[in-house]
Amino acid sequence: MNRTRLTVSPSSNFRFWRTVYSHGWCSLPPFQVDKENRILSRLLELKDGTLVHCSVRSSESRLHVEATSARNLTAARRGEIKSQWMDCLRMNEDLGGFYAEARKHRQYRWIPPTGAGRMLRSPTVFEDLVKMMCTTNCSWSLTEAMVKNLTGILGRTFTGGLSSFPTPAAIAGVPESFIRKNIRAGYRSPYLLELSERVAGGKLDVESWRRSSVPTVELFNRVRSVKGLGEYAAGNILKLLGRYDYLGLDSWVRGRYYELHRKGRKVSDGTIAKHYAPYGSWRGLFLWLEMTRDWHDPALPS
DNA sequence: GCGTCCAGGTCTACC
DNA sequence: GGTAGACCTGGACGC
Repeated sequence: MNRTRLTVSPSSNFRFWRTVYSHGWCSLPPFQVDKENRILSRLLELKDGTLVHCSVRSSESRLHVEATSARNLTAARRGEIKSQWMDCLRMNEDLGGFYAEARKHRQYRWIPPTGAGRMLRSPTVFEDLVKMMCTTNCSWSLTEAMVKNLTGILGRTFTGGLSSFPTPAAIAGVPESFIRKNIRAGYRSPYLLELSERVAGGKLDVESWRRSSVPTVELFNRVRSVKGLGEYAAGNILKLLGRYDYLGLDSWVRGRYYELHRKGRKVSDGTIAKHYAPYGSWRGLFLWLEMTRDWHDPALPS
């Protein structure tokens, strides 16, 4: 095994642990989280197929990546490892405009000092799409089971029983019945298969969506064109693409909103939409941070 | 252990 | 454009 240690210097308002715990992604394989020692780890697959296990932690305003691979970690590979982590942790995303907007509203002035706002994402858009599909219409424990099965059964294996997230070709290479029976994806199986086949066959370039400059509504429609990704899923995928115009409401978020704003009384989605409309293109992020405010205790170091 | 009910988004057919 | 029903799984519950 070849080991190396890489150091990344993020921007001043970057908060490692708040990004790791921004939503549930850190607990879905191949991500693994060590809460006690504040370490995020996962298996990365580089463009040339090299598998690299990484453990990331933060100290003295820097990120330290411990990388292990069966192949030699050349300068090019080390560069790609850094680049993938910067992308996952949204380190190049400028939230200055968001924090400026937050300071204008008394109820959101708590946000800028916490450094909250960056949402952890996967190395690839494809992985985010598959995982988001696995969050629809089921409990979180079932989402975890489906993603664990996908990774463990269709991913590439590494030492220590670790597996990578499966490629589009790996999922496209098995029949729908296999996904139903072994991944336990149920009626989502044909949707997972169709997405994987389109991406693997080059008919759908989802990776370009992170760099796309098309209007958000058009990007939303492109995500919605994937069968199995409806209003909720597409809205939340957009957040992982750096667009925050959609709310991405699910039953948990609705419940939190009812508690926080209506003393538990139900209201329509339209009412929720009206509430956040004044916050313009940042409304989806304001909504999410407001619903998860108790996840971000300002007293904690980040 | 078994059967029943329910929660959880999306799609499709129908009005 | 709005709505009802089907899709599938796991968990809770009663027996």
